[in-house]
Amino acid sequence: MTQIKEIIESASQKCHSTGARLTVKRQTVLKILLESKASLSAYNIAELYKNKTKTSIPVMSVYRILEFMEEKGLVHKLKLTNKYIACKHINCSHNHDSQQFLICSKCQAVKEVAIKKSIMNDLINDLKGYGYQMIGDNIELECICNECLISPET
Amino acid sequence: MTQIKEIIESASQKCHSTGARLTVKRQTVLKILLESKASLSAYNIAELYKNKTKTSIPVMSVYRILEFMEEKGLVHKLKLTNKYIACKHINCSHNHDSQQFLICSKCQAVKEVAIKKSIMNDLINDLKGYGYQMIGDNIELECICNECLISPET
DNA sequence: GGAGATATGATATAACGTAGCAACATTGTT
DNA sequence: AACAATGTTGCTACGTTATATCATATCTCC
Repeated sequence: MTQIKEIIESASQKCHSTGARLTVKRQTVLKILLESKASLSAYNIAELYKNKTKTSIPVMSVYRILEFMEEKGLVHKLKLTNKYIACKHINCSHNHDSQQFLICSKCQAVKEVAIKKSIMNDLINDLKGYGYQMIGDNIELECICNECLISPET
Repeated sequence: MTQIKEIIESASQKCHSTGARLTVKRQTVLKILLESKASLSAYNIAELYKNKTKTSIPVMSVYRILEFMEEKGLVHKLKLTNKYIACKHINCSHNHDSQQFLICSKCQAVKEVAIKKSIMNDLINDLKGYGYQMIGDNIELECICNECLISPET
């Protein structure tokens, strides 16, 4: 998949358009996230970075890079697991405000989806009765993916 | 509200019925959670415990006590915020498997609710198309409560 | 090539959480 | 009352996740 290159390029342009830079280190971190099936912690990323580039990166730098990329909409932080994923829509042009995340508790794979608008509306309406309003439409759901459901591996 | 006493009594009985004990320390931790409007971290609890009893408790003991009480269905752990709340149904007799949690991002207050069965079913069905299945019916939602919505305080 | 802004490194520290073993308390039995 | 068995708590060490701050390096633009 040379598709990753295209995504990086797209991400780079997105940054430039707001006066920011997608430096080599940032690109490398993004690449690591794009290549990973599972969501990764900052510490995971620092280790993979070392394996990949044979140079080490302080975890603090990884945090800063992740923070930067989250601001630019390139990555998502999953609060349920304290892990990060690359946004699946970096090279799409349309808006993706309303995203939900299906997180496999077993393999940490994450599916970024858009739950049916009608269901979301029903949900939001239901919550109104309780005196609470959702912030954004972002929901993280603890799931198991079909692969893990089938395979008996550890 | 002497209602807390009744809840503690109810919790104590629940433990006894399974051969476990709700010791004084466990009762104190439960009481702290019952008296708090906001959800609390284990470290929060350890500090409140010290204030309340003038004796300190190791955080590790708090973790163990919370783990014990979670097993007994007396408290819930919120994965979104790494905080704990007392279950709102300790002195109810009926089953409360399907609970959702509305968490105020500002004041950490938590509302434990049961989202309409029909909405949950719609949601579960929608997810099937993505190759992911929800684990349990427990959802944690990032919200803002009406109080915080109105008040301009920090 | 130098000023100013941006990015990264280094260090310290805090918050969150688990594991393992030792010490103490409670219960039930004799 | 003594004892063993079990359950509970304390203590120590360690690992993970995360933030803050100050110093250094790099880039951009004039």
